[in-house]
Amino acid sequence: MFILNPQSGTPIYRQLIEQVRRLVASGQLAAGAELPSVRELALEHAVNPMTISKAYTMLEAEGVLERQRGKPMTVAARDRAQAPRTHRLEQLEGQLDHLVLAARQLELTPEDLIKAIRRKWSDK
Amino acid sequence: MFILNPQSGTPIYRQLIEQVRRLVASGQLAAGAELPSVRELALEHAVNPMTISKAYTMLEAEGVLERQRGKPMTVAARDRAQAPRTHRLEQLEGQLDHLVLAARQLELTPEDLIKAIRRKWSDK
Amino acid sequence: MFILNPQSGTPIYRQLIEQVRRLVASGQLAAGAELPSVRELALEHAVNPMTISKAYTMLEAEGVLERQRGKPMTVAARDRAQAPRTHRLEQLEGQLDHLVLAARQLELTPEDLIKAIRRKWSDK
Amino acid sequence: MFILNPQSGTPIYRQLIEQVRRLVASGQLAAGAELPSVRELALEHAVNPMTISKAYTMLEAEGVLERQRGKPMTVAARDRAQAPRTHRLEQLEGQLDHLVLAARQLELTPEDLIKAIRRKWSDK
DNA sequence: GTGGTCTAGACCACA
DNA sequence: GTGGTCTAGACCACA
Repeated sequence: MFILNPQSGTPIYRQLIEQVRRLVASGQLAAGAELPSVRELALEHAVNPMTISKAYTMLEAEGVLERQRGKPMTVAARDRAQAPRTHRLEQLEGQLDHLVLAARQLELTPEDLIKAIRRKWSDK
Repeated sequence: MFILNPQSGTPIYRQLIEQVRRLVASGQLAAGAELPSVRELALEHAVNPMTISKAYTMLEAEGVLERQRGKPMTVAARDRAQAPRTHRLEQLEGQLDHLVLAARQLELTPEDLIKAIRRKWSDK
Repeated sequence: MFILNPQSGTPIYRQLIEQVRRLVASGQLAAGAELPSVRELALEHAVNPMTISKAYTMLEAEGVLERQRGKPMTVAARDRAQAPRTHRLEQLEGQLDHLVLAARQLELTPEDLIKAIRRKWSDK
Repeated sequence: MFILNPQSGTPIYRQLIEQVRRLVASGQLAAGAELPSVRELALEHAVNPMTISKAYTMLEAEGVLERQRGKPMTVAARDRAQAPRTHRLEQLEGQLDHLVLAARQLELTPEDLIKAIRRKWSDK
């Protein structure tokens, strides 16, 4: 369900947060949907439970998830439907800015980027 | 010459390393070219000299820069010309992987990304 | 575990780097072995933590050590076993070249060196 | 006459000092012998004259060389003959200590070192 | 508990 | 003028 990579530069809890946010924004995790338990996820990805727990807690504080005693965490009701396309794109702003800066400094063209993106998209 | 943002999540010295690497790979910093002195850069960006120094030291260890005592650091000879396009693109692999994963999870299309990239490219 | 001498011409962090490299090459520090924490080493040798940290960081960049956040640094997996004798000897090339040059200029004989080495070896 | 390597870790002026000291100790540079001029050496090794000059000045302070106005520097009279073997060996103490420590940490044997030395000796 | 980043500032080595 | 090393100390991020 989630792709967590402890080697990657970005902290594990942050990877998890981002992914939940995105799946919720896209509606793949609909309002009310249940998330895997802390323990489950921790085991599956061989990660410290505290790391998962931290991500869940922050997502709760953010209003993305809801916690009900004794039950699994669920996607909060307020995020009921798929967010509009432009709003979803905004989540990539930072990444895109960084990418374009890097590509320019490498003297690549927009077409280089576009080809690379198409390739990667069809690959997976 | 360099764009350093202390606010951005990534450490300053790492931003500098990345940018030097890219300018060298693209040939904008040619072999033998002198880099600004540690103090100069530190002043210009209101950053501690050690932060700049750390970046330079790591770039030397990596073989991108060369140190001659008492003189400014220079671009190492082995990186003489512009690296081939594919090699330059490789430096963006990680970023591109991450971007595509994020876009998929947001249920965006490749076209959404491409439009965004073209827009950002012409903006700056 | 390590012998650090602040008086010796060579910088402390460099002494540490060399020793770790050698203990790893010889297998005395096996793959996965944990290194003492930065603070521990710093205290033990009455040195600033940043000095130790610098060495660890460079050893990580070099691929000798691995960092897992929140945990002690470990010997990287790729250096799993004792390096072959010839490869270990290569680490002394520079020193040996220098020694032989010096001895020749002093008009000493190889036998002078050999006697001195045997003596020092049994001494310690 | 001298072997100066700007890439080597050790500073150039120090390399020069060591070599002069050794050639004097061995008698290859006898009392009264003239040294090449600063300018000459600097040109020959493509080195800053100040670097050579610094070495000469320190050797003078040390009493190894003598400076006479308008004439080339000469080997001081007090070092008239070849120093006794043990005294010459002492100049290698530091190097030998370091070598033996390194070899031990690499789990090499004295025989490994000795073979390597014999090989290097006959090579050049 | 682990290590990382950064600052301010001293002092050194080299050319 | 160049860069290198080290300290003392603050604050952060992660597990």
